[in-house]
Amino acid sequence: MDTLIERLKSKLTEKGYKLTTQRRIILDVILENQGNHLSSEEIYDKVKSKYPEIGLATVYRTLQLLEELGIVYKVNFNDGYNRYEVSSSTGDHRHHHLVCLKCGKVIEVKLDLLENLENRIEKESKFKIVDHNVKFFGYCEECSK
Amino acid sequence: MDTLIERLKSKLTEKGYKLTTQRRIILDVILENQGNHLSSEEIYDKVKSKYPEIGLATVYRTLQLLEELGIVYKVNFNDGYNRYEVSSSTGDHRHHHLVCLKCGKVIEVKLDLLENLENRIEKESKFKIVDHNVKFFGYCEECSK
DNA sequence: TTAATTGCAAATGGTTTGCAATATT
DNA sequence: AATATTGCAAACCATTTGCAATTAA
Repeated sequence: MDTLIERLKSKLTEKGYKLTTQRRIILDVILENQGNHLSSEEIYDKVKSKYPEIGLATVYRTLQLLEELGIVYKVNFNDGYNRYEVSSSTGDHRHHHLVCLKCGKVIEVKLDLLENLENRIEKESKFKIVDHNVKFFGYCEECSK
Repeated sequence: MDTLIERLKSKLTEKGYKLTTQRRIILDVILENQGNHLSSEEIYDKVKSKYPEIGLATVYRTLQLLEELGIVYKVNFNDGYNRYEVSSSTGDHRHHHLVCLKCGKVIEVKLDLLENLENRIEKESKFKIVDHNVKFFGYCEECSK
């Protein structure tokens, strides 16, 4: 059984919210596209093919809700869209993004060398870190040729 | 003499653009507020008090131009505004942002422990890095009490 | 002189909101 | 049955654009 849907279900009832078909399908679409950083409208399009009656507003409202519940998190590539990604409960979304300045491609890198940095910042600035967002800008292999 | 205005001047003439009063004043305002990450409209308001005839569109156009010329760079705090900061020519805008999830305060940290990470990414992924953008989310000293 | 720039007002486009109808608990 | 949720259309709001008037080179 899909754990994330379970998690959605319990978080919703916990707060007196309801589990609707629309909410289920929106989460399904995000799950099926993990790592693709879909924008709100891309999610809308994909949901629409499974459930054509859905309204755009429902998608926006659901994405906000999923973020509020900690099921999903927002990724910003400065391209004018809100993008969403599953935020795994195990805290392993510690990956970084390489954004190509020429073709716009986004590559993911999973390295976790940031812990030293976090520790040092926490010590020096008395700031309690709970998440980070790291983007590197440059040129991908093809574009740097 | 202010080096940055000189830099603006030469970059403009180099590309056949003109140095107008409006452009000068907009850069002045950004310079006077270094480290404050002013949004486009905050910049507009401050410019307006020095030059009331200015139009909002001119501010937006100038900010785009300054970014294109590499004089200024965009900072995104996911709050719906474009924010701008002077990009020093010496490449020392290698600072990170600590964004407090409770009060929204943004603290700057100047540490440069990211070079190892950049080197490793460049090696492993064949991606040529030219800049980075790092944000840590958490709770500032007051809010974590 | 002449090409770039400005200010204004209107347009754009992603996101949000009000509301009556509908679905979940 | 009671309340949350939906879909639609209209509103929002930061940013962009068209254009005639103005200004720097």
